[in-house]
Amino acid sequence: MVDMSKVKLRIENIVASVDLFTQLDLEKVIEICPNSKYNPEEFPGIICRFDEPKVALLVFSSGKLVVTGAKSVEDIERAVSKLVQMLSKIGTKFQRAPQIDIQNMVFSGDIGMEFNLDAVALVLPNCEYEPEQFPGVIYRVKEPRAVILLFSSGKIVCSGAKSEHDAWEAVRKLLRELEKYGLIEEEEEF
Amino acid sequence: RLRKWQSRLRVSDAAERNLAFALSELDRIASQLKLPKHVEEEAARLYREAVRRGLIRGRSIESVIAACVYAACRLLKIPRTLDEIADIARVDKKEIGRSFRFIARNLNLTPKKLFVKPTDYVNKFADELGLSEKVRRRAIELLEEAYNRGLTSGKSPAGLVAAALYIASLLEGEKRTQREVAEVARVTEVTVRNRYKELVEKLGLKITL
DNA sequence: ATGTTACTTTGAAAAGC
DNA sequence: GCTTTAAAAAGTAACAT
Repeated sequence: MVDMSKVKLRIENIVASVDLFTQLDLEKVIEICPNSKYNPEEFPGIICRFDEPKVALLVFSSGKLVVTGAKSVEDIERAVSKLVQMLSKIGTKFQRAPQIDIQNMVFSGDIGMEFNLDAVALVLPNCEYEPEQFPGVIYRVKEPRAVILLFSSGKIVCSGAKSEHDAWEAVRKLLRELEKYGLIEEEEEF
Repeated sequence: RLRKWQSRLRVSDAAERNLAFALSELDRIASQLKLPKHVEEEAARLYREAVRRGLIRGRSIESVIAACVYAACRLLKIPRTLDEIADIARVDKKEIGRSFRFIARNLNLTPKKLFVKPTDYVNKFADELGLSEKVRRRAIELLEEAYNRGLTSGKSPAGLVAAALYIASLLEGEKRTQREVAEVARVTEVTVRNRYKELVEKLGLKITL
């Protein structure tokens, strides 16, 4: 079994798509969003930021949203409720509850051990490592679908997962591969 | 049927025109970089394969050709920085880098196949700096020492080689400035300085100059 | 010569070009 | 494909002091 006891993962960002099932008049919506930006010429949605919960929302006329920057699913739910309340005051009618879909979760973490990335890239299948362009090894996990950036410090970034469980599963698979190719032993040569 | 025939001709015409354009672009880049013939041929082979596998979709012919040139250099161990290629290709470094990573992934160009020994970069940069064999040997020793101490992972190979050559040039009395070394390695002076500081500090080098 | 800020990489959705 | 959002990792770059 892979030793995951020293592995740490911390949520950094959650991206969700939301459907309010109601058409929106963006010209009216901008009025009620304090710090918002709307330039249909460059981007079709209103860019709105909330301080509590601290998230950024992209609001579209179709009534669909994209919520980013959240640290928890609850933050997203609170942000959506907050926007729904604001829209209600403007007279928007809601036929049904908003549908929220988590699209992407980004985690930062630590495997708890340093790596010689040249050695890792040499034997780890399906990985990319171009230190001239980016300092980390890029490892794509098929199932669950996720991508892990592994740095020489042992710190990692996992993105593309749709749940915390999937992120842990992806990291577990990376560790299994690292172990399989003998990259887990403290091959740190001093 | 006639229409189908004509469209096929048109398609092959377009394909031939694109290939001709790509190969002329390759020729231009290869001659300007003074690349050996076999590197140009390898780049052409990679490009044809990329086209055959439909890897060009959504990418400019120029960025893919530049990426193939860079990949061929890496595969055949002919040291050339991405910056040098970006200088003459008319697409930016970022775009070439993306195309390079994309074709590398899809043509199974693994990190192992693409790995170019720092030694090759040492000789390339040393040639341009007019440094002796003694300095090169010293730089290579420094790089091996740094590698064994885990000081190179994740760092720019060009920056590491530049710093090693800078230090070796000082130690062997053939001083080159950080600026000169940074210029041939295509990194900034700050990068050379940072790598230099770390090597001197962690390898316990005493440079009294 | 430092210090700050900014950009590289990964992921996904939104509507429209 | 591009446009916009957010956030981390570690390295390098750009521009200021």
